Amino acid sequence: MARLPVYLRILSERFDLGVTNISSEELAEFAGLNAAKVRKDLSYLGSYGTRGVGYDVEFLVYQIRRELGLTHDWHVVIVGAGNLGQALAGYNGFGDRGFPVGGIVDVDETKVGSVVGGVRVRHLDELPQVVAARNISIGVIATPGPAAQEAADALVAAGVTSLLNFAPCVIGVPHGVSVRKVDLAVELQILSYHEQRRATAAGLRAVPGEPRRGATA
Amino acid sequence: MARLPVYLRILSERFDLGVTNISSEELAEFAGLNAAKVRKDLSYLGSYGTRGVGYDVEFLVYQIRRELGLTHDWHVVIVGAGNLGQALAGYNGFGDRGFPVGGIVDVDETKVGSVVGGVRVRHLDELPQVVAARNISIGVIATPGPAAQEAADALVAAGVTSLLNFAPCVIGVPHGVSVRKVDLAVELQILSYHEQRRATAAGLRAVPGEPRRGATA
DNA sequence: CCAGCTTTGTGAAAACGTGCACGAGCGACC
DNA sequence: GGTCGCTCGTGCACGTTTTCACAAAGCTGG
Repeated sequence: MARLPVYLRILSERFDLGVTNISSEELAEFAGLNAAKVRKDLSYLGSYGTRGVGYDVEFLVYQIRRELGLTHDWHVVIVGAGNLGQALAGYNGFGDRGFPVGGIVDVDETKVGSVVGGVRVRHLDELPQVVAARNISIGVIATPGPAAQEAADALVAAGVTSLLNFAPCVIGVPHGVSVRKVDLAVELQILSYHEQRRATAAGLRAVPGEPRRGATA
Repeated sequence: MARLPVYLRILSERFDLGVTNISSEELAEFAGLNAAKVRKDLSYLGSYGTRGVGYDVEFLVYQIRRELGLTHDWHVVIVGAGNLGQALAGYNGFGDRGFPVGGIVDVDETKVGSVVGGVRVRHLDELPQVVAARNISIGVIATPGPAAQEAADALVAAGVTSLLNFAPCVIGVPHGVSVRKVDLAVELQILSYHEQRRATAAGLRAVPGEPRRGATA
């Protein structure tokens, strides 16, 4: 379930605050969900709650981490040392949550050799060595759209089996490789849609922004 | 529908390549979806296809842009000029797709005044002026988790009605305000889950990475 | 003008996710 | 030891989304 990471974050937070026990209702409150849904999700892990009491926070954290495969760190490799790649490499949120950057590669010779986020940029051709060195199985694609498929192919060829794709395009991968896609422009466009609906529903009350045309997409 | 932006990107790409007509099957192929789903989504906009032929790419682009409210640019304001905020401000992908950065604010006095991505960082207290200056209705939260709720409150108070939240926590907003959440760590944890399943399914073939514990979450 | 091929648009069915409601089990208190 | 109150686990029903299947409609070529 895609909600387990959310529970994990909340539970870890509670644990650090000294909370030892939590009810499904409380957890639902923090996660912004329905209590029944929380219980159903957690029952998937097994029956680890105590009726009349709730769930033991520490034990639940352990179980979720186990289910998610977070009992050890997963090094990741970033392909693309542009604006986004550099930001991701410098973003401590990754390493702090168990996903240290194990390498970053680019095809641009002017970027190769520079150091971002404490990691030296290496050439895409060295990807197999980078991946092998730390037994990396998760790759992050932070290239421009047109280069994304090439990056994916290189990652798969190097043995990476999970991809996080920030490029604004769909990439094809062999069966058995997992891909998740994060497209920031799509998120903004969905918000724009809501704004649009609000504006028309309210009957054209204001003209937001300048009415000039955007770029191609 | 949340898939319209995806169609829009594909169609724009095709249009730039000189393609004037596209079938639902072709579009489904590019989007990685079912052809019937594509047709149903598009029929929601109205009956703009031609039976036996397909859809006119240019007209469809126009209709989707209209539906999504992308007939003009939407300026966005970024709250938080840390690693992520700076990266987003410098990321051209926003402006190119119709969402130029209209302002960036932070509470850190040492950051106020600096220029990132061509925009000067201003203090959070000036948010109402920043928002009013460009009629901004979309805000991006790029703060650490604990500051996210405060950032959201400030944005809502300033009149922003759509939020894109990168902080790893759930934020509460008044009714009528849209929120979308992007949590990079969650995405990685879901990939980790798939890796975990792969590893156990294959019967413990290898021990990836070092078995040391990660941080709190 | 007609026959045949292609592709849309859409009803109907299946699959999925969500929420309610209630029995089952556990702790607390007397 | 018994009763009471609380909370989990889960069967069932509901609404939504996805998929299938097919009739309607348009282009093409003769």
